[in-house]
Amino acid sequence: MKIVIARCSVDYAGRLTAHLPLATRALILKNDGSILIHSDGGSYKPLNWMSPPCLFIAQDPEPEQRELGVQQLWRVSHAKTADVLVVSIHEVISELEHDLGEDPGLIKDGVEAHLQKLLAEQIETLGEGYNLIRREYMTAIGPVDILATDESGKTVAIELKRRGDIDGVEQLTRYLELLNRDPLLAPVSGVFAAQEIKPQARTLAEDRGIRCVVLDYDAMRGVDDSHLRLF
Amino acid sequence: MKIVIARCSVDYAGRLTAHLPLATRALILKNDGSILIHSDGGSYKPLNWMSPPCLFIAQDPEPEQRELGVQQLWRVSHAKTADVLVVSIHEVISELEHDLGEDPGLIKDGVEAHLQKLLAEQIETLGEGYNLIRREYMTAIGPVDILATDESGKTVAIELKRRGDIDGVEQLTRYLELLNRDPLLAPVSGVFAAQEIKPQARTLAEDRGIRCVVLDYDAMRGVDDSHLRLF
DNA sequence: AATTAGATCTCGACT
DNA sequence: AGTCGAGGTCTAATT
Repeated sequence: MKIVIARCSVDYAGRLTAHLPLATRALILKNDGSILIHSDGGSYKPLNWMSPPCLFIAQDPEPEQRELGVQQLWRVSHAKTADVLVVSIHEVISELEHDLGEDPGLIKDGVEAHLQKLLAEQIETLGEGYNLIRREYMTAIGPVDILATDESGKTVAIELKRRGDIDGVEQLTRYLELLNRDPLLAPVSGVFAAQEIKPQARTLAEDRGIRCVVLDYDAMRGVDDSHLRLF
Repeated sequence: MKIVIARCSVDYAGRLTAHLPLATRALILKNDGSILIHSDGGSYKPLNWMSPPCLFIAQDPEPEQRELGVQQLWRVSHAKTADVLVVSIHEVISELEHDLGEDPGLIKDGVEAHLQKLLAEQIETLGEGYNLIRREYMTAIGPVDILATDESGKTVAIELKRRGDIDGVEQLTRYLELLNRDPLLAPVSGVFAAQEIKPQARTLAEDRGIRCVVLDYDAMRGVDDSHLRLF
């Protein structure tokens, strides 16, 4: 990896065209030829970048560019698409290079899969008399997150999201349509469960007779104490 | 901005918990207190990060951590949520610091808005006799991208996407349902236009009587010559 | 401030 | 290799 602090301007052409006017920025060159251009703010997304696989070439600036103050010209082109990024360097302020080697990678723990596991274990959260049939109940159009029975023994399809958006309601609606064609399961009702349900999604769901349930992840995790691991 | 190449391990706790084992990485500290942890590969997304607004504190390692080789301990905590990131530095290999100042920012040109503008101008791309009513035709559930009339004068609602997915078809379906309740417009037919239409989306659309049109952005841009600006 | 839809999305899982 | 769904999504525009 090579990091260069430089006064530069940048041009990108590909899915869109974009331009960065002359300013001081951090240029991060990874050893796969990819490049990130960061400013001293914003979030983790660079101002501009080129993803691998790509080819890095340092070109000689044309005389007219040299007159405009361009000292170095970097051309980074994508290996498969026609995307190209050109960095016009007017002044290198500082640089640093070091070979980092392979990274062992991130170890993640706990997201929607965890929520699904918790809800399956604590299915009575949805109401007394609820019983789990199974998680990831497979259908022709994909797996239903959780299939259960309610207090009267009727089948319930549960769609689980961290954030309940209109998409999730549409998805559950398609599952319900399909499941209700199965005489062994029908009638199947729907529960849309999420940590947060958007008003539009709630309106659409309730309009279609789908029950909305807001889940408290922390409380559910509190019931399950297997997460008690130190920091 | 300060950039440090260091052998370190990282722990994050927030929406999820994650751990990075000891390895050499690039640590990028922005002057708003935020931090990015990059390896020498992957795309622009860091292995781990903390977004602003956040607070950076360099702590003294506990004696037991010191025995394990921790020389510096950085604690970056989010100002609003309980998210926290801890970087345990075992060895600083190299560092670099420079104040970049404000960035003038990226100038973008041409995405879906551009595509919409082009299609509105070249509405006959959809067929002879097509006429534009208006772009962003407002309804109770949101704006229809383009409303037009076909060769027989019948109203057509056009949903535009860069990539035509099932969501877009659902969205157009909702618009069509609504528009067809308006006796002044009905009957309204639908056109799903995108640079690329996913097979599932096409199947669903055609099943609902919605016409699918694949747009050639480059060709449309070719007809419009206002883009002729040099690189 | 809150919400919504798009992104040069990225990333992983599965077919 | 393509497709699909989720993201600690991020980001900009609009309410």
